Amino acid sequence: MPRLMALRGGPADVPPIPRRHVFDPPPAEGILTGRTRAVGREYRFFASGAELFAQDRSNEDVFTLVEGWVSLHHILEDGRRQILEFLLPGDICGLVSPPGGPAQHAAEALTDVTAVVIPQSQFVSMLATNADYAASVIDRLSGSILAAHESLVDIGRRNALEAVAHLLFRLDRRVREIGGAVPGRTVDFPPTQEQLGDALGLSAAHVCRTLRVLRERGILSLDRHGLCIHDPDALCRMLGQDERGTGAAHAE
Amino acid sequence: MPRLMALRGGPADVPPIPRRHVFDPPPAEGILTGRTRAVGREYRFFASGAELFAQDRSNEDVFTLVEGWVSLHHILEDGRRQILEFLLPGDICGLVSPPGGPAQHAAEALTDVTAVVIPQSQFVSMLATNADYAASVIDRLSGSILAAHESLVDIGRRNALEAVAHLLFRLDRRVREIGGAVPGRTVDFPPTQEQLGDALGLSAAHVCRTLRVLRERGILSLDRHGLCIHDPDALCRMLGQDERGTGAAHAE
DNA sequence: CGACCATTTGATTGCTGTCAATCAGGGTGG
DNA sequence: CCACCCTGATTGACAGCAATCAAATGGTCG
Repeated sequence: MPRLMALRGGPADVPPIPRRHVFDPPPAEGILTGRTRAVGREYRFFASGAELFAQDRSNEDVFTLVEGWVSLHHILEDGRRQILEFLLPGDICGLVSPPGGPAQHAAEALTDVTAVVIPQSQFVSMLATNADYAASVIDRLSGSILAAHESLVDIGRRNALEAVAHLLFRLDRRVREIGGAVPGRTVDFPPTQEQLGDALGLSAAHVCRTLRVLRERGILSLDRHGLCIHDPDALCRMLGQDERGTGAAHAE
Repeated sequence: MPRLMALRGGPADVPPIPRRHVFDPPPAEGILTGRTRAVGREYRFFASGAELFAQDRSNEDVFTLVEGWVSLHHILEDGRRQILEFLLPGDICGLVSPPGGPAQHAAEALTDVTAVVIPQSQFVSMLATNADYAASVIDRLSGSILAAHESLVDIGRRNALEAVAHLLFRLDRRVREIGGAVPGRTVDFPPTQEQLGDALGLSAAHVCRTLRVLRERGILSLDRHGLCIHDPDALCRMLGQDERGTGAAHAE
């Protein structure tokens, strides 16, 4: 039986092992174009900027990301936006909403996205008949809770410099977990500064100023080519807590 | 089979039906003192201020609250504290942590607390053998995610007045769901202003200033005797989103 | 080339934190 | 019963971080 509550990061001395078999491992790349079907599963394609599902509208599907980045966000009536979570391949969304009721948040593709789509009703049946699925889903939800809690600390009790540093640290770690990239190597990083700000309760202007500081200190570089963390130790030191070991733990 | 993903609040036109049978309904009040055992379950008592489990230390137990308030919080090295969630009877904690690894947050009793305690290992076995438990746990976790997301919006994109109003609104609703209290009636409200501030990323001083505004507007009263929302509509209007119907939906 | 988006930067405003002092209520011990 | 103390609430003065507004830059795409 799968380990319960596996962490996205895991303890410092244990190499993180992402749990991603909610619905089979992602298929080999390149064979998916547009919308296809395989083994009774529907793969759906979303262009960058498209919505997987909308806020305040009913959503009947559960999505498992295969490729690309997605943002979960909530928008207030006056336009203020809060990004609740960045989703990467293996993550699921569409589950935490009242079935039949309006979704509390929207899911938007930040890049071109491929996802496995399953009706919520079918999802529920699978939970009832397959304990392994249930444990896997509980893993995923626990991961979402931990991510949300980290964001709460970032937004509520860290200043802009610490918050941006921590968010980039977390996202870099997750991307490398999934892609198996080498620490210190540049990773693909689609979010704009405005999206980073929306995730941290900051303005895009201040995210820009904050990134400048991080660059000037030689800690990282971030541009359209990607994110590269040059000095993970210095970055961790400004987080106000222990995060060591997760940055360089899984070298080749 | 239980409904999946039942919301704590539920849609506006559906009376909220709290899902609380993760581990049986709470027993009748008054029969629990100190530590007892019943039907193979351990009920444990915590005095106000005691920790159910500590941050950065291993925790092997899952707690289901029977009576009292608990805060989940994360503390940074320099003492800054972020309350991640207020837990009420029926809520579970101790689940979202790496088994064997250090807990990412602490759980502290805000009042005298009674909880059902179950080892994580036993919890996992129950998930594997009982689909109903799994669905119930998924419900609970979904509720925690929604609560965290609401807090993210409060802290990230609302000002102090809106954030305090929304937090009090949510907590009042939850308390009344559990206790079946009448809308407009004063409910017991243990959190201090400092704890409210720690939940919203605000200082206690500013929470105090904010509460004064809410009181001066005749929207609510809050003191050691409890919380009473006099004007739910006015309160909702300052939230920047649709929350109507949940305030007066379940009259006697 | 022109439009557009994202980034960058500066000047100013303002919300909220910090610090400090005071007040109020409850509990304890004499 | 009262003095004392401790916690939490309250209020004011001041400082600071980040928002807002605005303008300029640069890269991409049609």
